[in-house]
Amino acid sequence: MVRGVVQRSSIVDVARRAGVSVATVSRALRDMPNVSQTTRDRVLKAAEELQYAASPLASGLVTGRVRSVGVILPYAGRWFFAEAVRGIAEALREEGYDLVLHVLADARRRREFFSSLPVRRRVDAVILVALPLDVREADLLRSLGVPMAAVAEPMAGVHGDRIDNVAAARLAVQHLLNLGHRRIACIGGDLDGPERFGIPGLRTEGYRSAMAEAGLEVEEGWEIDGRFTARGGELAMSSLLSHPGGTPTAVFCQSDEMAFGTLRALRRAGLTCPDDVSIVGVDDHELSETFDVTTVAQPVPAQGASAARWVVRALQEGTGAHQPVQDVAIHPARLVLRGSTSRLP
Amino acid sequence: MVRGVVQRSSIVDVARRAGVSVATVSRALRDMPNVSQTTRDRVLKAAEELQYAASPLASGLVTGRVRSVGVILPYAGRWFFAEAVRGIAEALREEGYDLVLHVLADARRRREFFSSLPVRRRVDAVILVALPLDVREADLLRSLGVPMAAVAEPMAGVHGDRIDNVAAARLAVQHLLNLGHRRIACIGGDLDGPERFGIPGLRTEGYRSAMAEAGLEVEEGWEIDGRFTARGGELAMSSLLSHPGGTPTAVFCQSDEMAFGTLRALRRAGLTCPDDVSIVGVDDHELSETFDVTTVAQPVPAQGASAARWVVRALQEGTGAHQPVQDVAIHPARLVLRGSTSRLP
DNA sequence: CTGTTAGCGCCTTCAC
DNA sequence: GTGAAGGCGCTAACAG
Repeated sequence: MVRGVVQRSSIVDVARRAGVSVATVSRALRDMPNVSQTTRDRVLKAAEELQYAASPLASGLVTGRVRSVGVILPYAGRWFFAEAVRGIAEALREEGYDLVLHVLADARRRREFFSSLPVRRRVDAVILVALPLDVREADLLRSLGVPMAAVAEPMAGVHGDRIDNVAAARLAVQHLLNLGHRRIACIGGDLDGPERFGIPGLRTEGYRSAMAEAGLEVEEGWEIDGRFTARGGELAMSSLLSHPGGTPTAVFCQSDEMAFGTLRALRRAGLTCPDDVSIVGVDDHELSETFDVTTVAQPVPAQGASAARWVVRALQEGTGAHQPVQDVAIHPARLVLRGSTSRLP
Repeated sequence: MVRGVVQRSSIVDVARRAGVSVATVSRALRDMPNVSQTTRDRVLKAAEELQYAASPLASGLVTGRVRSVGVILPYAGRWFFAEAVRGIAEALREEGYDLVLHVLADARRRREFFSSLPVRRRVDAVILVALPLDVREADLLRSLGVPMAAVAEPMAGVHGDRIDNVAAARLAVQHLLNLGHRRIACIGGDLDGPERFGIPGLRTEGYRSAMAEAGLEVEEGWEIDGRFTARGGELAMSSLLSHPGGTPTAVFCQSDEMAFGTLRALRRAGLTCPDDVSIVGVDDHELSETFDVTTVAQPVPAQGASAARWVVRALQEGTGAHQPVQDVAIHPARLVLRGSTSRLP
C-alpha cells in the first residue's frame, strides 16, 4: 500500500479529524447549503491540515462527471493550434476543468483514436479544433453523448466558434482590388478532398465572389493548393511565377504561414514584395508583424475560450448529453494593414 | 440515470453475456495468465459485441493509477511548446496514457496552480516543459510523490531531457568566429532574474567561453535581453545598432524567434543580412528555413517523447513514487547552415 | 443540520 | 482455471 512517499489522506481521515461524518465533509467541501458555519470551518481546517483533495476518480465514479474536457486537434499549422489551446486552457482552468489533449498527428493515429475512442468515460465534453470530420467520425463522437463544440471548422449540428470565412476572404481580396489589382491569385487548401466544404472551400468561395463582383475572371491555375504550410505556400507561389498566362500582381493566401512561404518564393525569384507582387494573408500569426505581412486577423484564443465556456455551460445546464444545436458564435475578423500590399503602379 | 444517449455497459453485462464471472472477464480483458483460451475468446467476443471498455475511473480507483500524465508549461515561445507537446502526446498515446495539459500563462495562474495543485490525484506523473521552478515550487511538485521529468530546462534531482546548452551556444559562436567575425553580440534572456542559472545563463556561458577561447573581449552592452520573443529580439537588435562603441558584425541569438526579430530590425535600419550583419539562432524553428536563418537545430519533439517514455517506464518499474535521480538525456544539437551568416569581408 | 448506508465499476485476494 | 466477496474513495438518498 505504499504508494509514493506521501500518504494520501481520504475523506474518512478528514471526517475523523473534524469529528464529523464523511457526508458532512463531502457537503462542506463542496459548498453545499446544509452545513453550519462552525462545522464547515472545522472541516475546512481539517482538510487543510491533511492537505486533503478529493479523488476525482471516486467522485467521478459516483457522479458520472470527471471535470475534464477533451480537446482534439489534427497536426497542421502549429501556431493556430497552440493559440487555440491556450485560450481553451485558460477558460477551462477558470472553471476548474482539466484539459485532456488528443493530437491526431497522422492517419494512423486518427484511425486509432476513432476506433478506441480514448475519451470515452474520461471527459465530460469535447472540443474539436480545426478538425474536419467525415460522417462516420462525427457519429462516433456524437455517440459519446457529451456536449461538443467545434473551433474554426464548421460542423453540422454542433456548437461552433469561428469567423465568417467567406467574409474574411472577401475582406482580403477586396483590399487588393481597392489597391487596383486585377490579376489576383489564391493560395489555399485542397479543393478536391474532404476540405472542399470546410475552411479552404469557404475562403475560396469568398475569393471567387469578390472577384466576380468586380467583374473579374479567375484565370485557370490561379486557385492553388498551399497545404496551409509555409513550404506549401512557397511551392504554390513558385508554380504561380511560372504560370503560362503571366504572373498575378497580387496573391491572397488563406493563412499567414502560406504567405511567409510566398515571400520566400518571391525572394528566390528575385522579385520584391510588394513592388512586384502584393501578398495578403489570414490569421495575424505572431510573426506576421515581424515579417510585415498584411493580413485578415482572427482572434484565435478567444474562439477557443468561447468554445470552452460553451461546453461548460452546457454541462452545468443540461444533462451532460450531446444535443443537436445550431448556435454558432461568429467572431470578428479585421484587416491589418502592413507592408506586403501596395497600390498597383 | 439517463446519462447521454448511450447506455454504457459494465463488466457485469459482459460477464453475464459470456456466462462467466466478472473476475474472469477482468482477467481475460487484461491478458492475465490464468484464463483458458476458450473462455478468453468467449469474453472477448462478448466485450466486442457490447462495445465494452473498462471505466478508467473504476479501475483507477482500485489500482491507484489513472493512466494520465500532467504536462506543465509556461506561456512563452509558442513554437517550442507546441513541438514539445506534440512529441509528448505521441509517446503517451503510444503507451495508452492521457495527457493533461496545464498552461501557467501568467503569474496569477502560476500561483493558483501551485497553491491548489490541480494535478494532485489526477495524474500518475508530471512532465515540466521549459519551466524554471523556484525551490518552493519544486518542493510542492515533489510532494506529489509521482515520477517527474523536465524537458529543456535543467532541474536538480529530476530526470531531464535536453541539449547541452553550453555546447550549443559554443557551436553557434564558433561558426561566426570561423567566418572571421570578431565583433559578436549575444541576444538572450534576463540574466538578472531567476533564469540566470537556466537556459539563458547556460547559453550565455557558452557564448562567453567561445569568445574567451578566441581571445576576444565581450564588449559592454553586447549581452542583451531579447526575452525569447521576436519582438524582444527586434528591440535588442535596434539597441545594438545604436551601440556607442560601434555595431557588431554578427549576432548570436539564443532562439530563432529572436533571430527573426533581429532580421526585422536590420531591415528597418536599412541594413542587409548577412552582408552587414550575420545572424545565427538556436532551435531550427519551422520558419527558419523559410526565412533562411542559420541555426543550431535541436530535436524538440524527441526531447518531449523521451521524457514521456521515461516517466512511463518509471511508472512501470517503480513504486510510482518520485525518486531523486540524476540521469539526464542529452540530445544532439547540430549546426544548420543557411543564408543568414557569411564570411566577414 | 448531520449521520448511516448503499452503491458507482472495477480489481484482487482468497477459496474452490 | 474460475468464482465470491471485500473494498478503492466518494456522493446521494434517506433517516433522524
